[in-house]
Parts: sequence; C-alpha cells; structure tokens
Amino acid sequence: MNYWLMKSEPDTFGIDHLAARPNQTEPWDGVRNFQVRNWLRDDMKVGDLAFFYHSSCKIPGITGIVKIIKAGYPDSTAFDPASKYFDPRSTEAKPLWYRVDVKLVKKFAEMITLQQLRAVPALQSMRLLERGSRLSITPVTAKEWETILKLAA
DNA sequence: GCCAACGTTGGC
DNA sequence: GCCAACGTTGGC
Repeated sequence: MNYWLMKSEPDTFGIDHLAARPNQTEPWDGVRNFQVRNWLRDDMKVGDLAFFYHSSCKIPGITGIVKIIKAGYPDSTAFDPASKYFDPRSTEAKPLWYRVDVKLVKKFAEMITLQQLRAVPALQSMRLLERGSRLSITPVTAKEWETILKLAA
C-alpha cells in the first residue's frame, strides 16, 4: 500500500467541499502533468491513503486524510469540449489523462501548516518540500506518513 | 503581485 | 533532438 499527498486550492475545492459531497467522495480529475498522470494510472490503488493539502492560499498545509476508493481510470473531462480540462489529444479509445476517486477519511482539527512541516528534521527530504516542487500529487513514504500523523495528534 | 522553478511547446 | 520561449505553479 502506498501513501500520497494531493494538493488542491481551497477556494476551488477544499476539504470542506469534499466533506459536503454525497458519500464524501469525489473524482480527482483535471491532472494534466505526465509524471502525475503515471502515478494516477499505474500506482494509486484502492485503499491507498493520501494527505489532503491546501495550496495557493494564505496558510498552505495538510488539512486531512483521504482514501483512494477507485484506482486510475480515464479522466472524461478531457473528452468534453466544454470542460476547461478538455484535451483533444485524449480519446476514449486512447485516453491520455487519468483520475482516481477519493473519499474523505478525516479532517484534522488543526491544519498542519507547511511551515510546521519544514521545521521537522525527519521530513527534510520529503518530496513536497523539495525546491521547486510543483507536482499536484507526490508520493509520501511510510516513515513520513507516520511522522506527520504524530503532528496531527 | 512578484518571481523562481520547471514542464511543455514548437521552430529549426 | 536541441533549446529558447512560453505558461503554470505556488510560496512569499
């Protein structure tokens, strides 16, 4: 089983949006980066857990945990000319982009801020914290996962 | 709003 | 296949 960190802008789709969804479930679509696409398509499995991260906001940080409840399948927003994620290179016969479905597991009482994460020596090599890291989904090691969970306690 | 970092595009 | 230009991300 793998661990992940998934970024979202709280103004667009934050953890409270997810909490308000029927079944607290949502397709994670709109990813248009090949590296992340490969993880979505090949590596994110049912039962994997991910931190839900708020980015591009006043206080960025981890706000909770979600679970992958459906593994990679074609992102149909790429087929829809009306969607802002439309990509004519992707077809139903040969899909280019993928998504997974996530379900809310837990919203933290207190957000773990990016600033807090940076201050933890055990997290220095975390993918998220790498210089210039911009990927909307990044892998998290089991060790990092445990370390961060303790911060949430 | 600025700007560093970096992925993608497209001309050659 | 190189690489400059461009666009986007995202923290500050």
